[in-house]
Amino acid sequence: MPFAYEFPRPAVAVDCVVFGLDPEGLKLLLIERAVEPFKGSWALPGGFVHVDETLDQAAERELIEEAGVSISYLEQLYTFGALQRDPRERVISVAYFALVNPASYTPRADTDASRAAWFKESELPPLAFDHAHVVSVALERLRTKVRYRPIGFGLLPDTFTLTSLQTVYEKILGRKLDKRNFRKKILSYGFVEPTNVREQNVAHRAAQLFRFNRDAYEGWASKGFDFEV
Amino acid sequence: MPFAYEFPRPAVAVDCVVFGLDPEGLKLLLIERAVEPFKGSWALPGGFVHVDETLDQAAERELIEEAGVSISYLEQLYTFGALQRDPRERVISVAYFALVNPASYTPRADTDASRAAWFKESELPPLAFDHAHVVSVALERLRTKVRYRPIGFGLLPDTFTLTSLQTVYEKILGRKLDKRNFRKKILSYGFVEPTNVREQNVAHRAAQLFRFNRDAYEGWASKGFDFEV
DNA sequence: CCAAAAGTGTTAAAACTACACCCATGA
DNA sequence: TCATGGGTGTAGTTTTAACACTTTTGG
Repeated sequence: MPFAYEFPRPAVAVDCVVFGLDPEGLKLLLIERAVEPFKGSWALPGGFVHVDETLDQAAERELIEEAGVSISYLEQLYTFGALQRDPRERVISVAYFALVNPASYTPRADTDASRAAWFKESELPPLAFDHAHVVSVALERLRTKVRYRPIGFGLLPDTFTLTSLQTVYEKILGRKLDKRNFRKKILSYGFVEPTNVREQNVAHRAAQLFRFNRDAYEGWASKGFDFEV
Repeated sequence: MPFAYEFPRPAVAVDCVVFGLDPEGLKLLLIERAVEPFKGSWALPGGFVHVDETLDQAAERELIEEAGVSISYLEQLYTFGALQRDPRERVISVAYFALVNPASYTPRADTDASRAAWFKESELPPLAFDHAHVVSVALERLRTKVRYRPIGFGLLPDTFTLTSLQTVYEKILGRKLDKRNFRKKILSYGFVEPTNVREQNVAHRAAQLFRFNRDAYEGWASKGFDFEV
């Protein structure tokens, strides 16, 4: 035990709530724990923060190591500090909120260390630690934030149809939106731009593909305009 | 050094950004540091988290110990984890965001340990550590959140006039609001209720005093309505 | 009676909501 | 030629924004 301090210290971990979207709906990425405590339970990907890495770096590292997914959006969610949230000892967990797009959707194949899988948001298994609580905070953040920040694009490929964008919002918000009103509003902002490419190989009229222009959004938002779905 | 661990651990601190309002405008509560590092500099009230207290408890304890103020609103802000934010060693800081109302405005008199004082938000002295950055995150949160959550009341006494409430919003948002529109909107929500008491000893027509009914707000908000100034 | 802030309605513009049909494509 | 989703406009309603005068009170 070579690392000694004058006062006892909590351990610091990061845990990541990773959202993805597939034809079935909104999904969460979970890891099956290979070690105690909660061995065999499903849990959020995460682990202890190294003393020489930032919190963001720790979150990214754990996502790569444990889940093998790459992330299109990452933000800090909340820091959970209840005394008994880990049965071993005091662990403070900085939770992150992440979105992956379909191209990065496939988690790394099972390894000795961990098994990763996607679960429907409405059909989660029992979770280790206080992770069910962390997930509920993340879902609330997703549903709140998606309405006034353009993060929905993080769940889509680089180019997408307006209908697929609308579906993102419908799955997250849990209600139907009006197609004409949705398109009018999104296009009125000016940062969702048509490419001149259309869908391929669809059994119906091929839709225009669009792209989210982040620079255009930043400029527009910095003038004090508000995005709202 | 009796507390030893297998791997090195960061220290964990809390720091509190405390907002108050007086006739001069929006103020922040700062502490003059009595010890190194940054001895003599102004800093946010805060300190290390004890291993047997939650993060919220640590924030409240530090506010009482260091500043002697009592708080009307407290929420976690963000966790700062840059590697060099403390020159001594790796310290992760969980920042809190707090509001005090005028009755709790007077910080404890100077002590050997610390000196507390209010500073205008626009005229802050140089701050220790990364506290200037923490303050800027807190100000952004205040300005964003005040528009869609009824936290402005945390800066007022239990009963207040509508004009003083409007002033809260004007000071925070930095722009004038229309008196008639403001009053119509606030009263339409139904959770800002008239008391049957009026101001006393004012050199003009005495205004009706109102009260924020938290239960009424909760019920209303749980039906999916949105507060917005 | 003066100064100072309280209190109160209307109108025009903008934003939002609801709603239905024709079009292009591949099977 | 059929099934499937793509794409488009308008009208009624609601919400917001702009705006000025009378009232009450204490000094």
